[in-house]
Amino acid sequence: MSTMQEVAAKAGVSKATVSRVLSGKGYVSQETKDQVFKAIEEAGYRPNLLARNLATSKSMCIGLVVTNTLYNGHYFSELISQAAKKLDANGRQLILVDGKHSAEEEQDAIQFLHDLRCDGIIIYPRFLSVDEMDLLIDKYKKPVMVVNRKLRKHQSHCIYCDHKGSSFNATQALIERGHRDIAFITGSMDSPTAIERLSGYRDALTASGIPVKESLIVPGKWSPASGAAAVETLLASGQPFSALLASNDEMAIGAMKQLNTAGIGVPAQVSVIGFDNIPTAPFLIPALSSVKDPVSDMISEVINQIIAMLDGGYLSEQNHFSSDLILRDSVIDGPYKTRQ
Amino acid sequence: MSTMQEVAAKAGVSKATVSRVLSGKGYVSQETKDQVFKAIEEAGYRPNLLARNLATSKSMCIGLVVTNTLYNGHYFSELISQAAKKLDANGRQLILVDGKHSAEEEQDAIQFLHDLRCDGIIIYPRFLSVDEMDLLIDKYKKPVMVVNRKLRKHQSHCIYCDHKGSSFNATQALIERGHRDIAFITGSMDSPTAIERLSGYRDALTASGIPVKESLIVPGKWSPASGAAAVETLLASGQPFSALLASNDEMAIGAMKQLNTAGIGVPAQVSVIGFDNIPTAPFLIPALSSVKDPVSDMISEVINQIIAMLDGGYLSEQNHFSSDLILRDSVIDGPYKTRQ
DNA sequence: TTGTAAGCGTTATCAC
DNA sequence: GTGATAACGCTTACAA
Repeated sequence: MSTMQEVAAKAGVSKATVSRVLSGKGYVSQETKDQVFKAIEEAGYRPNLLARNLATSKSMCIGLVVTNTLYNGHYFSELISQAAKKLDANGRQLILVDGKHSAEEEQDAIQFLHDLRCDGIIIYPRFLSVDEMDLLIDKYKKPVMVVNRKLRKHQSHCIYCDHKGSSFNATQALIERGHRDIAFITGSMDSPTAIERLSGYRDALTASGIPVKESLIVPGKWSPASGAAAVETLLASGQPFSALLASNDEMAIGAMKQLNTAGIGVPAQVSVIGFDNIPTAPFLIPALSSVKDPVSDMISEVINQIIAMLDGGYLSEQNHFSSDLILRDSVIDGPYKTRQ
Repeated sequence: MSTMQEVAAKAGVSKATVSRVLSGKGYVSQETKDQVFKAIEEAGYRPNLLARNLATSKSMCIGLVVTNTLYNGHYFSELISQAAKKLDANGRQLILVDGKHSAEEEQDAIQFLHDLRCDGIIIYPRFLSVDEMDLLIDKYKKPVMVVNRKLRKHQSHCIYCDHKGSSFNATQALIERGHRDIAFITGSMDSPTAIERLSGYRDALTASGIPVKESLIVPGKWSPASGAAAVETLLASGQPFSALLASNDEMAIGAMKQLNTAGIGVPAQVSVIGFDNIPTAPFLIPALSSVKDPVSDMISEVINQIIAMLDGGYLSEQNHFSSDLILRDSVIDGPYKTRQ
């Protein structure tokens, strides 16, 4: 690999001049500029970014920590590709680091990005608690932003979605359509998102004066198979229900399959709503209603914030987003005769 | 940020000694080791990886270039997360760079990784031709591996899947079950994968002495919506068919929806097979058969190869994988009465 | 307008 | 065992 020194020699100038030509900073005569460009061309020169970053203590890279266990493929790919696209539009690169399977490993990933002198760090946490993250933000000088959690202390360092409110709305939509016996499939309960969605469901029922029946709440683990299993549990319990809210679309799909297997028509006998609005959902028969998680908007805003912190631009006040409830024909109007 | 120099001062030793302690190379007395570790602890010292990488001209990072337009969320996430996991297991980090929307931008992405002095580069190409990539491999000294293409010159620098053979097998499976009128939905025809899948279909028909009817081949663009549109085209043409091979699962799902909308039962009247085996597929009603793309195995093997080139380990001879045909109850046995 | 030289924070080769 | 010191390739005052 040819170095700046070699280019300088070829062009008959000093390193400093070559550096000036490349950075566009400082005065260089057109004549020498031409010579330098010619020399660069001839030498096939490429700047060594490690050296540049070391000298400037900047990297033009933003790190993203996310666990590879994020189940939903569509959600994950939207997160990553949106981040890459948006950063790229700002002349920066994305460095993706696996948060693996524990809070400690998530910490390590962040540490690594810091050691690499990334200009900023984005965390899509799976295991770290909000308090741990508040501490981390104190610890690091560089901008750190957290997606999908509401921090206690550093409110401007996080962007989150009101999962509880979204779930509340979805449940309420079912109630308004005449449903009273609404079953609920949870996500993995070690996930705050899962907890919030469940809690929105409970609150909506309570708000409408409908008692919460614990036997209508069954645990799932985000996967289609766990959604199917949940329906089996539900049917075995004998509790009647006319609607079903699943904590994500994948489980909703599994649940629908199981309902059909049991000879129960969707939506004729049970209305179903999921979360995340995966793109295959509208093509299922019958179409699945869904609550669309604003992951794209959130990651986009997080990057806006980081760039603002870095380049000193405008810092937005908005740090939370809400989800759109997309009702398709899997939800039909009441009055409802609850299926036995 | 504290530096190695500061740690050295605190411990009353020289930089060199601290470096030795950290790298574990060279002799250091237990006593000084302890002092150094204590100083590191006190200072909260963390090595600057930029400086280290510059000095060693190694980075322990592997770059991956992939376009954000890769439609299928599940496929994309499997690719990325498998790469991150596998590299991590080898003590290396993944750097993801967006290949964006053209061959030129894919080249830029590769150049960037090279400028960052990544130890190796993985390309999941979307726009670059095999010849361009053969040139790139000559150009760069560091290991470069290509996934999902068969290179002409550097055969050991690529890992690919026999899409044509997989498609041939899927088509043959339908023929063996008594189908003769098999429709085909293509992918975007600017993708080699799409071309190979179509060509496997054609060959299988020909091999069985069944004439290829061009009106049974309709274009799709990988998305569920395009699959649905393709079925409309197919039905409008009036050509009868008893089976349908879609170039991916997403289109197959869209196609099934459209068939059902038209009152055509799957599999009662039409057997359907897709590609990629997305996880929600087995939960669709009726279950979708699929050809599973070995993306995990391919990326895994690519990383093995890169590590072998780097650390001088064993280089495997296997550079192609085949796909498993997963037949579910969306394909039923003949003899078939072709639907009119 | 250009050159000199001192960093940036490591590693690695020598001596001692 | 340990300490100087020269790289690594670039940026950036400060001179000229």
